[in-house]
Amino acid sequence: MAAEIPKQYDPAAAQTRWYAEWSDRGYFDAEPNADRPQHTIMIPLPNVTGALHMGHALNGTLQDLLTRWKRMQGFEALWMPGTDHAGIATQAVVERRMLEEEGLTRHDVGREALVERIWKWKDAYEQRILSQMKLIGASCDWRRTRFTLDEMCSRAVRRTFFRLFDDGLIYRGKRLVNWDSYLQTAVADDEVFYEEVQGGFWTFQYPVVGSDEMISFSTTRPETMLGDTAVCVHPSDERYSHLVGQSVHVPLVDREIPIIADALLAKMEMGTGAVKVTPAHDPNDYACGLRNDLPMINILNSDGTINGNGGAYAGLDRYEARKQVAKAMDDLGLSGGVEERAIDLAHSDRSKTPIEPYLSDQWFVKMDNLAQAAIDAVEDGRVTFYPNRYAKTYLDWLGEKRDWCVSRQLWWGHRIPIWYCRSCELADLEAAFGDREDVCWHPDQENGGWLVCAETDLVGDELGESHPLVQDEDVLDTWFSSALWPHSTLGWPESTESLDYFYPGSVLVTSRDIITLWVARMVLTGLYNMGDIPFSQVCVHPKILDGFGQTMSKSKGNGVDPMDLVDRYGADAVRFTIASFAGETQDIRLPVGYECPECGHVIPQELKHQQATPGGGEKPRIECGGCGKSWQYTSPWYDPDDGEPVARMVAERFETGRNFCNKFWNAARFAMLNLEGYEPGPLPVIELLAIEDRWVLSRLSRTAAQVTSYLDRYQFDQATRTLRDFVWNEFCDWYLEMVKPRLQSDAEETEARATAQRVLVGVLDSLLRLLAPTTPFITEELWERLAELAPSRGLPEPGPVTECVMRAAWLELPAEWVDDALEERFERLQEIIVAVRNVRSTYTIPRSTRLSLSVRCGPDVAEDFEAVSGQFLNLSNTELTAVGPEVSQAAGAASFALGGADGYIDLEGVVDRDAERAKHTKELEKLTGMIAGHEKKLANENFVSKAPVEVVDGVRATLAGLREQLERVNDILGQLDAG
RNA sequence: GGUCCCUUAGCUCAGUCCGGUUAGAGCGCUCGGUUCACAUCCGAGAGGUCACUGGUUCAAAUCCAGUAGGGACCACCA
Repeated sequence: MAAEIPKQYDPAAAQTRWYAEWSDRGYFDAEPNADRPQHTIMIPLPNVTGALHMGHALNGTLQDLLTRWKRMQGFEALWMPGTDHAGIATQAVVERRMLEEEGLTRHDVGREALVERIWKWKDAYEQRILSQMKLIGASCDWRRTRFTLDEMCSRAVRRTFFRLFDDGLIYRGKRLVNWDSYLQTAVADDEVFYEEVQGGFWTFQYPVVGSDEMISFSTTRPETMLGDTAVCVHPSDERYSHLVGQSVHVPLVDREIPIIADALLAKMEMGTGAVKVTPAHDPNDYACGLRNDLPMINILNSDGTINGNGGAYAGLDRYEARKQVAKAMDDLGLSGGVEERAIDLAHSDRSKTPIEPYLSDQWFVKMDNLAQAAIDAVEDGRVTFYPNRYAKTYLDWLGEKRDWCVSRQLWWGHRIPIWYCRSCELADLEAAFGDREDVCWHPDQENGGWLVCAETDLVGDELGESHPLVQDEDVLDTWFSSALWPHSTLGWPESTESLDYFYPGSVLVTSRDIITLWVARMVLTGLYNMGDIPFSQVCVHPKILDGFGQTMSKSKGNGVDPMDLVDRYGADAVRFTIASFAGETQDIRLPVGYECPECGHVIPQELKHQQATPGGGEKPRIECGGCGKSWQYTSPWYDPDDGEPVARMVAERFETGRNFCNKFWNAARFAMLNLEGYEPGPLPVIELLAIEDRWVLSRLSRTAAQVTSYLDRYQFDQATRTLRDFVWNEFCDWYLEMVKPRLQSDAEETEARATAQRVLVGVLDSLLRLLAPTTPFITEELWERLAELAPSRGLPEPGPVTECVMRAAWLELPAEWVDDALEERFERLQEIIVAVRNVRSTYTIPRSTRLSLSVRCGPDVAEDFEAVSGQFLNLSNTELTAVGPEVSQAAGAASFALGGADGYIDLEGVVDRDAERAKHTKELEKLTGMIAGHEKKLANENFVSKAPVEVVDGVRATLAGLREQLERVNDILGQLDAG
């Protein structure tokens, strides 16, 4: 029974219970259904590298909100879940742990064993990630959960690669890549970060052949001299023009190399104006090498040691070689010294070790036509971005049409389905594979023989023992498989019912940093494989920053665990707050603090708290500004010691959501405590309803329409704000207060009570529906309780309701319920009530003291006030004693002037005349100023002639109102002086 | 270097696209409240040269240009 409704909502219990309930009933599942339109969202697949963070919580909340909303609107709504194998990241994490815990490298354990270990890691983290999503209420169709390395996704990867290869869109090329010699893999440009390190800046000389002259140049990497193939100067540099075309001698490797002129590489004003050229180990030199047809000498092994081309230095680590090369040059008298410098050095984001530019064999996808198709899709509006400006990011990036390097020197990932056959002839291939559609081949331009691509693994001896087939060692870029996500998860390349029904999807919800890497590539592969876009809208949401405006990241130590927040504030509160963050422009600052375990004081986080690490010694502590004691605290860098009290992280912004949930819970509780005898039935015609009923229905109708329209445009912040304002400031603060007398009236007023109950139940039911997508647990809990008291309900007509609010229909109310004129009348009533409360507050008159109010106003307004005189008593314990044009101020009254009415409250003996006079004088000054402003405006001929008529009329009307108000204030002051 | 975003109350943010009331909210702050839904609450209040400088306009927080500060993405960094 309703009386048992607790005063506080218990999030944990509701979350556990309802999540299981929905799931058991199959409410999350989506199936092709010809009777309904589909709505499809593909999750931006989290990496299996670790647990979810705030960004995921935001991203997930928005997708869940949309999915639940669309379900209620009658769509067959699919939210497709899954995770990404995240090649480099995951392999790096597992390798690092293996090294730390067992001292083993991947070469010690071998490919198979390493991959097996990574699978175990994946299983553990995938579970963790999925269960975290469930804790925030994610209503994914879990039966369809996919992983980029699973059977279904792998098949799509194979087919795509095969098609691209067959179409001649995949080629093998030498490229200078960012080489991570620790992980021994190429690293994408976007996986590189720059960090200043101290290093040397050497100056050396090369002797010009057949002359006494020397050419000086500088370098930060002396060891690359071993691979120099030219010295370059600017063509118009007169210092060197006589030398161009001659050669210099590279001493340590005994090589003669030309002196060339290249305006793009050499800059006269930099250093000596001459620069060494190492095409195999520097991006600019590489470009220069191509332009000038220079040899490219690779001097490095993949582990960062010097290779055979380094002569005497072969086998040395590059840093050791650097020292020795510098010393050798010095010994030869060819060194001009070294200076210490801070050097901005490229580092691998994954291993945090320095990057070497390295010439290696890679696989590429030609982007030309593929990119153009993806550009067209956005330019012609088949795919639209919210907010629209992000289309530019997408178009600019695709416009470069840079070929996509898809190979990675890793073991964790989709192995490249290419087999090399060095020795066989075309006839051998035709004999073995001529009847197979899943095998194709192109000549290997570079090394001779053939490149064979196959959709299913070749065993190696299919061409006979004399022609072994050897598979490429590398795996594909992670983004290759995630690019296929929207169609691979639905079964492509099979033609499945799901694919047919759910593709193309509806909206992709993501943050801006992967618009290029992921969004663009999904569009591109969707068009290539499916001949259609993967989704028609892209919703780009903000990023969550810490309290100092920095992006959150593990390395900064400023992450916030969303699960801590769910524990503390409840999933609904977290969802509601997060949704209220998600606007179109700003990133979100999330200042956090640590709660003192003793006094409860919240200690604001400072930068030093993020960075403090134990470093093997004492664990860092935080000092409480309240009680002065210090504590260990929540930190990514250490686990607090057993038994130590911990200052736990709190984020006060989430109290907004928690307080809202509590408020709504209690509003519903109040409603349900007052439903005794509720009978469903149609409402009287709207004109016969009480003013507060008409008003609340007008406001509700407006609110519902606004929320729908905001969600349509992905303006989650506006939608939640609108809901909060209506629930708190209108439904609770005014409607519930006004309806109390009718609900609690005695027996002879059953009619009034019955109507009040019907409106109340209708509004509550409506709010449950409107809030269900955002705060699913609390609304479900209340929906169930309401069903016991009011099984038949709803607006505009009552009827039986669904078992769960999750399955209820989204709210749509008659537009004609919105009544501007009535809302305006109601506002006047509110103003008077506020003014009376103000007087009460000014004179600290207790609520229990009844006041007498007389109002001087026009006859039409008077009629309104008389009709609601009961509400003056109800809302402010004030009796409306006189109302109309003839009312005048009694002596010793507190008074106030509103637009259309003056109020007088008899306070003989209490009122402070000086205070009253001061208040009204201040008011008078303000009004005088405003009137002067408006008069000036109207006196300006330009304004009157050029501004639109309605604006001018508006100013005139306002001025008239202000003058009237001024007159009232003057009256009041006059009477104060007279009395 | 290119592109984009931000700068409004002590804090976190709306409002800017589409110029036109007295620029709003939440938190915090001050004052007052044990009203039978809610102290995670109720009532009242204080608090803002809308970053700066110019321009356009009858009119600028809003449009334009520039400056300063913060952030993101892309490119580059012998």
